[in-house]
Amino acid sequence: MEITEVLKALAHENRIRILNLLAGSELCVCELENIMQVTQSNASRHLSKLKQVDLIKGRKRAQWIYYSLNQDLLAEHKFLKNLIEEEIKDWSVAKEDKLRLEKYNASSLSCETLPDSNIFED
Amino acid sequence: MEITEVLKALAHENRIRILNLLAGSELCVCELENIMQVTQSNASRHLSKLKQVDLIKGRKRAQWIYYSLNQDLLAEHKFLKNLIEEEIKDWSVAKEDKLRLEKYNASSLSCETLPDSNIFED
DNA sequence: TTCGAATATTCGATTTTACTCATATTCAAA
DNA sequence: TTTGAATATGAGTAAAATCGAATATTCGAA
Repeated sequence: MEITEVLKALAHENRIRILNLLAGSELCVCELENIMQVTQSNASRHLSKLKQVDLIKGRKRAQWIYYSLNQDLLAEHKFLKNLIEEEIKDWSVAKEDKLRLEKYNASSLSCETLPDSNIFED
Repeated sequence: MEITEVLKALAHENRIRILNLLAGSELCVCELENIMQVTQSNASRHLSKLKQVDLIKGRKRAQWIYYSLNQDLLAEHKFLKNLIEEEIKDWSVAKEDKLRLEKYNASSLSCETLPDSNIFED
């Protein structure tokens, strides 16, 4: 792990938002896209940056790719674990994302049934 | 503290090098400039970014400004403390800087007597 | 096999960040 | 109160990061 490369990967709001969301459970691109309310290309791009430095990993399942935190890296580098599990969650943007994630989880939707349109009113 | 602003401030090699050097002791700009072997303007600019987000503070003393880590911020945010005190030090660039800092400390030079030229042979 | 859905990637445009050089500021000492 | 040293900052340019739209790829299901 090249420390400055990892720190650069952390230096973007959307990537921090992704790490925050993945801290709870694995999610596929279309779910992140909907919850974060960004374009598909935007979500995919930022995921790719996080994957480049091994912060996350992807598991292919049918046509979906489920992303999750790379717990091995977090275990090796406590500052990452602490940042993701303790620091980010107090951030207002992260809280809003978590709220939308909860709404999504409470709904009957899954990544198989997500519509193209925004599933949130706001 | 806006988390993404701090993370952006951390996303540059020279700024991480500065934090590493300041982890041991306070240093003035001309000392950092010499040890890191960068231009005066470069050192000053990166210091300014770190100061903007409160990672460091400056203490004016005659015509020198001594910079040091803002320990209050590190105490509030453990990931910062851990990053600076535990993670960075294993990084090769940081080790080389620390070696030059030791050489400088072992020398009879101080920021009052530093020459303009590079004080290191390499 | 073809079709459609999910994801990744290319492209060109735009924005942000970093760098150097030169100049401004600040302060102590002469 | 002028001079010189330390530091900060402005202007212009170069480099890097980001973006959306369009296209490519991949894979399951029809």
